[in-house]
Amino acid sequence: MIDIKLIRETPDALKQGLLKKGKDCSAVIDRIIELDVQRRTLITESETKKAEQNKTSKQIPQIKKEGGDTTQIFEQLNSLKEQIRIADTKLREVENEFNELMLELPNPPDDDLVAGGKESNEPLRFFGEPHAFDFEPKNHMDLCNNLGLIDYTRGVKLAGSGFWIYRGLGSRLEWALLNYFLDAHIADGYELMLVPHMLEYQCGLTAGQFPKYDDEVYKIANPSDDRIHYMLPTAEAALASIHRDEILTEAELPKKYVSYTPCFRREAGTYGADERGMVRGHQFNKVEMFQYTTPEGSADAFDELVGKAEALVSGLGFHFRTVKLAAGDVSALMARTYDIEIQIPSMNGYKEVSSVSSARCYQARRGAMRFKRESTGKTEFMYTLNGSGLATSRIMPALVEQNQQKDGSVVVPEVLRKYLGGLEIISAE
RNA sequence: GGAGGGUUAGCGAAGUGGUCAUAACGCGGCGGUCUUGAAAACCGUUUGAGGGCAACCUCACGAGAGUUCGAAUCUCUCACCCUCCGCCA
Repeated sequence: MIDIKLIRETPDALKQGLLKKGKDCSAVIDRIIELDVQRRTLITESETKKAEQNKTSKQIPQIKKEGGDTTQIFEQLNSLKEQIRIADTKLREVENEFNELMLELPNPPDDDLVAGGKESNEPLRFFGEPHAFDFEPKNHMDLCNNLGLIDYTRGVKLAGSGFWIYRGLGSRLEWALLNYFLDAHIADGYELMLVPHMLEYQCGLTAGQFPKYDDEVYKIANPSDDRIHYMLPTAEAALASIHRDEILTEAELPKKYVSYTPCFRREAGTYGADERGMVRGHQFNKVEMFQYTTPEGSADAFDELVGKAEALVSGLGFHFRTVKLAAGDVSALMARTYDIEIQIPSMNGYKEVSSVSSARCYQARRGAMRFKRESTGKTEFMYTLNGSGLATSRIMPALVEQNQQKDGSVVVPEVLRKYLGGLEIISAE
């Protein structure tokens, strides 16, 4: 949610910013400004009448005590009551539309982002060298099948297309990755949070999936219960609500959280043969980093999160690049995003393994997450940032493909061996 | 699933239709007096949201709806917490 003051005072700059994301919100912004004027007029009208009502009402006990006549005063109050009812009804209508539009207005991009979509993304830096093979490499599906790491066929039997089963050593390799990630974050002072995997609507509203971008999530409705839960599409949805409706002290910031959860996504539509296997499934494992900061602390936090994600990928020995997303490729909820991308030899180009974003105060406003600034004693909105650190579903394919040898075996990255009893090579029995 | 009890400021708690919600009272926090310093004592202070240039006004007693000129207080629905019973990994 964007500060209404910003919309009121600099609507044109805001429109330009959103245009960089490829979103023309002029009509919505103009309507919001119109509703804001109506809203404030109605509030003043209603509150003036309420003040009069309160004041008049207070005279009643006194008049009764003195045995006076209250007929006239009741008439006056009845008329006031009706006027207030009419004003409040109108106000509610205006506010409903106002709030709806406010919630769907995207987060404007940071000033330094270039306009345009994916094609305008700017690689900032590269690490290591692309992997070269002196034999014909296999793709990760074949490798994982042959080595007995993943059972795609039975995964589909259990839950349909887009699901798989990690089995045996595959499960242990997956668990090793997650442990490697979590150990690094814990060493960096992040608090490990194991959160519910089903969330209530308000979490999605705060994080930003709802009301507009809800076609990606699985919803769970029960016949005996009006409430709908949804399967979290990322731990961010949970972490972004931890301090909802809270006012923290300035000294408590930054709050640094890390969480492991499966992530559930509908991924409606098809993505072609390029993204087979576990690259785009309905359920995948992800370790998510999340920070609550002061406004002035958010830039450093962003760099920290990017650095942490980079360290994890390079720790595994992968060549990768860090890409600054153009405004149009940043999600509607975020102000800036850097992606870390690796190569999966069987696929074209680079694939995202981590996405680090700053929401500025967009999520904090949606969820009323504030802190009290010591110097002024005033409450301000916190800034929120998140980043994957990391998702395994892109790392695992890259790992087996890049580390495969001519005989179909796979070398285990050094950093994972301690989680696998020292195992160095995974080979078919 | 059943039966009771509860939800009021940072915490505990009073208030059962108006003249105490700018929330009694107690604890805690902060500031001060006193003191070499501290403790004790005493004095003061201590929620958030919204509207207004301002004076100031409005709202919030778990949430929502209703009754009423007026609701913390009466009615209804829901959420959450506690106790007991049942079921259960």
